[in-house]
Amino acid sequence: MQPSKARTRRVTLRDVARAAGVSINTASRALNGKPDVSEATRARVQAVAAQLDYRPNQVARGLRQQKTATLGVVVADLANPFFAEVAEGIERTAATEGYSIILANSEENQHREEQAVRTLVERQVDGILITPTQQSEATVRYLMQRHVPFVLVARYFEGLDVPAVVNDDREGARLGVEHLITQGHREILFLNGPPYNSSAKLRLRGYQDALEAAGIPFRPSLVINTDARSSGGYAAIQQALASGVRFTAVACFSDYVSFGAIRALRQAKLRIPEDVAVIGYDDIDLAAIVEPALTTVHIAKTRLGQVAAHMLLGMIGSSSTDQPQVGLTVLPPQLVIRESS
Amino acid sequence: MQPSKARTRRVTLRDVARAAGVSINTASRALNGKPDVSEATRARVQAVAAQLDYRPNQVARGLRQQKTATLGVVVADLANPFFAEVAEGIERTAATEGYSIILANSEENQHREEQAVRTLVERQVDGILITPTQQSEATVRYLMQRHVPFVLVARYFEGLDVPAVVNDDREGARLGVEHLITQGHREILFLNGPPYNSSAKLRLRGYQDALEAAGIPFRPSLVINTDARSSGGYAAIQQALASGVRFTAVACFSDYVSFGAIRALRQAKLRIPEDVAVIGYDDIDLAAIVEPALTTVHIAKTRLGQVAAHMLLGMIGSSSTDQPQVGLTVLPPQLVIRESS
DNA sequence: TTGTATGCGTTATCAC
DNA sequence: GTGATAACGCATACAA
Repeated sequence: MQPSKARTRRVTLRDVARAAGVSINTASRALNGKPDVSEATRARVQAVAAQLDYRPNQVARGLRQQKTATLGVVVADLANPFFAEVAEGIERTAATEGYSIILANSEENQHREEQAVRTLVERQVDGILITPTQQSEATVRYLMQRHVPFVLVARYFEGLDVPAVVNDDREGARLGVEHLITQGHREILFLNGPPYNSSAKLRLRGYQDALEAAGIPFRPSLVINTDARSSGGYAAIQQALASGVRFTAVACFSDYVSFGAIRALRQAKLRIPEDVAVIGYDDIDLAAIVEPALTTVHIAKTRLGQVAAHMLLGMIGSSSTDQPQVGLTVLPPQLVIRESS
Repeated sequence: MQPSKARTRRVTLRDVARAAGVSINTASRALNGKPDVSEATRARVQAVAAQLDYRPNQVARGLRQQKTATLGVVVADLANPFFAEVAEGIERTAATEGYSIILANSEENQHREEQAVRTLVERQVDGILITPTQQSEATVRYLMQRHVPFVLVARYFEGLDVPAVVNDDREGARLGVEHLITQGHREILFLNGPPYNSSAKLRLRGYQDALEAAGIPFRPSLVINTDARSSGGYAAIQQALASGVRFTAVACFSDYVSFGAIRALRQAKLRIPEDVAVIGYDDIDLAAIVEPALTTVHIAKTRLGQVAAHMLLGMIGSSSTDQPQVGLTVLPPQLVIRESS
């Protein structure tokens, strides 16, 4: 008996083949369910493989097949439940379809995003899903130039004809503001996100749409750009209060911004919704739990990820030449009225 | 001029070598900063590589080097901000150290967890980080038997001597309950997590520790196991109220459970903290934002992930034989008193 | 200093 | 139905 190695070598296809008394080729065909292998040998090989607890080396397979069954995912902010849920949706459909995901977090930083994408390309992912920071179009152009299949999630570039799955931001914002107007509000503060963000741009339009439909003139002084964080909402309300602008309602870029806004409003002894109505956007699960429960625009976050992943897998599957005709998929938002408005 | 292919082949090291007029070997050495290559050729090769926009194929490299620079991560619930933040910490240090992460979500399902781990092993990850569901020890045993470096995060198995990075759950719970007692509470409801969860077990002990230190007898009727979700907290409070048990404070397994509990208490017209004090656990960022701001036990979530990742990288780096002597790292929790108590 | 040859583990192309 | 053999892209032991 040989002295056992401290670290036993992994069992390879060669080991299985040898133990089963067949060629390595036959072993491969047997295990992969390929035709032209007798049931007898197939069964024998499978038995041996199971007994040896053989696991195919996906790295070798990936190299050989020029296909890794891996999707690259770069999200803008993993700590934000919105993106975490999107990622969850992506992961779920990927797993269901036999794909793994390599996840990167850009932290809303353009440089990190570009770096992440380069890494993913080096790792030969079959496709990439990305919620772009949108501080530049560099990432998208790089991917197109490299002919790497990709789809944008939650955000997209208006000028570029690239595959994307988004929420109907304009309609969602319009819905929310319309609701506020229906409640009798005419002076509606809008705490928006960063101006380069496509959702922010579109939600601003939705805000304007709703005003226009009600014959309320648009006043730029009522919109404040924030960094889309709760601290941004908090600061924006303080700023608004200090500046003396009058408002009876505030529509926010996200639930997070809402939470910050609500906190600032309360510190100013304003009651919600009696003194000021507040609506958010996203409908993260905490929105329904906090007090007052937040009126907000629901986005099917998990679904967003699932649909995007399916779209990407479709692009990968159809081995035809570059097909940019996949286009934009828009998911409908949904207003959910709770207690804050 | 040739008709251009719809999809141009990727540029390989061979292409670079050819264009630079050197052997593929020299090209490799030049680009990888290996010694024994003249500065002249190195510069030339690098220039050619840059001009061709050469990207090394990490799959091929991984196969050759028996090392993928990839970490497998399986979290229990990606949609839960706690795990999302842990994952964020892992991703950040991995990226910093030149590693990518393959992320899987077990959704607290033992079967999915085992499946995920098998996939990760097949993909030749260099190590695995996992927040185990703990419904069985199968995963850990599998990893040990396979000699795959791994470390447990946030949860661990008391009987097993495996590397893990956790929060000091017992001390954290003790701290929180002690605080409640200091405020004069003696009838403290404890909404705990599932009984197989190591954090739940330890926090129960912490709860008991605090009671004992104050000379308050432990009453099993005051502890209710929940599924650790907000709906679980909500239901638990309703149950407690219906059963008629008296309590003036409630300590919760997590902030999520707290939120559900608070909602149920408010529906019963109980004021917080005047009628009932509430404390949570985790200190997710929303805890500071909601009204009333939640008193809770802070866990350095991102740090948890970072420390665990570093530990794993250390295990991978030290190419010594299996070293199970790495052991347990315990991070100190911190009580943060806000408005709900 | 540089080139040649081999192999990582697998699948695919061909004979047999 | 089965088995050699090549190739995927790269890194390395060794020869030159």
